[in-house]
Amino acid sequence: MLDMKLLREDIDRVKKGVSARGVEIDFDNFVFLDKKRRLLIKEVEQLENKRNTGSKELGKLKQEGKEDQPVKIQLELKTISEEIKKLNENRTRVETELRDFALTIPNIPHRSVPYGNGEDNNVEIKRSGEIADLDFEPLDHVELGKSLGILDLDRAAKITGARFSLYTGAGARLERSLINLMLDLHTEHHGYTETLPPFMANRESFIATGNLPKFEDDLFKIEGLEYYLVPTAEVPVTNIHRDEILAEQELPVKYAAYTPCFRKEAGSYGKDARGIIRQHQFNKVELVKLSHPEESYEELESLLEDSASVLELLELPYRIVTLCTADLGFSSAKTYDIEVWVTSERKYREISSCSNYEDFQSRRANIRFRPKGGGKPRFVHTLNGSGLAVGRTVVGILENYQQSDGSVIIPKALIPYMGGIERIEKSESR
RNA sequence: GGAGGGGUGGCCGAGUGGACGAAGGCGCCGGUCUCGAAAACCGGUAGGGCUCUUACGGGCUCUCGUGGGUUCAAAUCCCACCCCCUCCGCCA
Repeated sequence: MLDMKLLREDIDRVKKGVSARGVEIDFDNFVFLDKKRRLLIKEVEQLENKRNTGSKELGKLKQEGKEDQPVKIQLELKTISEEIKKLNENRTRVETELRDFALTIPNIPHRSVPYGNGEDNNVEIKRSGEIADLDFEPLDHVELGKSLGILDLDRAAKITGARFSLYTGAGARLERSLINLMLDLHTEHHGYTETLPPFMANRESFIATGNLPKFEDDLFKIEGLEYYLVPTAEVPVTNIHRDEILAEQELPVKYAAYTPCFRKEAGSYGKDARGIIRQHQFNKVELVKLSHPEESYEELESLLEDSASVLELLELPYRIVTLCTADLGFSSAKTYDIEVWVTSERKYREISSCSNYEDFQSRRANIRFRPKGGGKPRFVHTLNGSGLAVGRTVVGILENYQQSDGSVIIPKALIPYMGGIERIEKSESR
């Protein structure tokens, strides 16, 4: 959520930021309601003041035992109280409406974000790793997974449905090894605290991160409860410190968390229908930071490095792009995507998204810190990035490390996690 | 699922109708003392909203889990909901 003060005092900046995203929002009603709100507050508080002082005097009179005057005053005060109640109902209505509106306004892009009206305007800032020069026709991860007997999408569809996956044998081991490697890397070398949060979260938590109220259609909701399956660990982990005031010395707070992620992928029918690129359930290791506002953009750069280091370690070719204004997520002020090379498609595909939300989420979540010398609490900046999406990492490994005989070599760094397995070879399919 | 207890400031904890935004302690900040620090002592220290002010800061108002109700007046009484704890039952 944006700062109400900003909306009031510099609405042009908000309008500019929103339109850079290619979003149309009508602010006229907001301006009107905001004025109305302040008028109502003034009115209510004047009456409250009258009631409070009167009430105090009345209390004194009663204690002094003067019973005759009080009755009249009492009646007067009662009338005031009733009026206050009526006005307050109005005020609540207006304030709710204002908040509901404010919750649907996206974040303002950071000034360093390139302007653009679509994916094509994203700016590549780095390319890394060697793309293998194959002297054979590469298979895609589905064919590889099937022939190696490690990925069974047909049976997953039987068990649950489309867009679910079933790993077996070395495939399941691969997925688990990657999770372990990522968590170890980030906790032991990058200073993140490992967390294992709930895989469902309540409505408030989702509002705090900006997933609700706007994106309900993307979430799996638990029937009969106001709980939703998490679409990313960002939701539960960012909410760890909701409604808390941290000490400045604690910043930055850094968490790494593994969770499965559940997404309806509404509106993406037919998109990436093949393979495990786009699933209703996938595993992800997520990095979350709560940062000092003045340091959040440095923190974003180091987050990006932490994230990319997984691909470095696995020796997978990747590139980094800065998302343009139109491609930015709702809550984000700036986002870098890391994309891994997918051999069969001959293109890079998103495997991590690293964002600075500034105080957009922390204002919703009410996460603050107290400045060192004392003084008013300030909102932290929140950041997060995948470190990495595990299923897509498997795609990257299978496709980039495939050999002409159909086997797949395991990246060196991963071998210890694979119990010494150096290569996945064809086996009898069941 | 059954029975009981409880949710108060950054934290712990007292407070059963008016002078309570709230004792006391811890923590934090400032000061005295010290070469310096610790200890001791003295003082300060909740958050939100509206508003005034160039600023320093001030005024009003709301907030004691959340939402309603009673009352001139609610942390305190009543109702509903949420959450936590203890015991019993069931269970990975």
